Amino acid sequence: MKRQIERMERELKEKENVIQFMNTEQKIKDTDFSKSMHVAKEKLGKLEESVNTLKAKNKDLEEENDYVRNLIQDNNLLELYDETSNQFTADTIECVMNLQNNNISASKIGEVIRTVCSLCKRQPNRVPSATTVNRISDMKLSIATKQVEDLSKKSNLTLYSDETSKFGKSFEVFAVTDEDKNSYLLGLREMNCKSSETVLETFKDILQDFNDLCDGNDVGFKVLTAIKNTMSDRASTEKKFQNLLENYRTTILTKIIDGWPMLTEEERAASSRMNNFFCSCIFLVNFATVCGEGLKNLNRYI
DNA sequence: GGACGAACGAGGGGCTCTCA
DNA sequence: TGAGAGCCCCTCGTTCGTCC
Repeated sequence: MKRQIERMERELKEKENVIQFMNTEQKIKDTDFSKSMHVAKEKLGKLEESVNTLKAKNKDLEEENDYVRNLIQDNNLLELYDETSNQFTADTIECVMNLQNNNISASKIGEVIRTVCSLCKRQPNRVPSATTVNRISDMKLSIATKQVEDLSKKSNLTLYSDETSKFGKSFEVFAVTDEDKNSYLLGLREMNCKSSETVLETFKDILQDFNDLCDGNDVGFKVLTAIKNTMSDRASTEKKFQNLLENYRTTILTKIIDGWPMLTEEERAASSRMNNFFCSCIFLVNFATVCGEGLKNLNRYI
């Protein structure tokens, strides 16, 4: 009986130990769970904060989107006509002039502007009629006439000329500068060939156009007589053209200058003399090109 | 009065078609 | 292939009306 009681006490003791161990384990698990819960709550808080930030950002972007949409709708109207001054804007007039230079009919220019505007999703507030376009053309002619007349009153002009070939065609451009370094483009013309005689004929055509433009006041010839210097590249045709130009200019001088027969030989020579300058920039360009190739080859052996 | 639009006609240049 | 006719389009000029 006593042994049986001792055995039962041992078993009870063991069970108590087991229960104590399990309690300890449970406490540990409860502590870990509590920690996990705390971490999870912190993460949830951060995620909620992040969601709120994204919601705020989304709201800002939606407002910005609405603002840009309204801005685009407001800018849909293209102001070509100034309602305040009751006239077309300077940009519009320049646009009309450029379209006219491309042989767009006066009656079609308004429709062309409208069509191009629709391509850009814009709506012009007004487009010029054919009459207005023709009036702008008159303005352009008046400005050109005034500029040529002003040019004819200047002296000591320098003529710049150069020839270029594009798409199998030859073109010659003429420009002058005055003593104040102001530049004036006289013309860019296509030529049948690039001989010096053709260049001179082309220049004569431009001068005659000036004469016609200014109602026969010999403005073109006056511009010619005001040219005292020439500048061009060293092309042989340019050199010969300058000689031909000097001779032609002398014949014009006899018609333009009053009392030419009364002048002395020295005075005539002084009036006829022209200073010919040649640009050597092409030499420097060629020199740079050759040097560049030479340096490239040198690099291969270093 | 200034700026613009509509309408018209004259003249010129370019393109197409026909014919020899 | 070249010349000529016809057509179309554009430029230029003019007049008159409208709007601000």
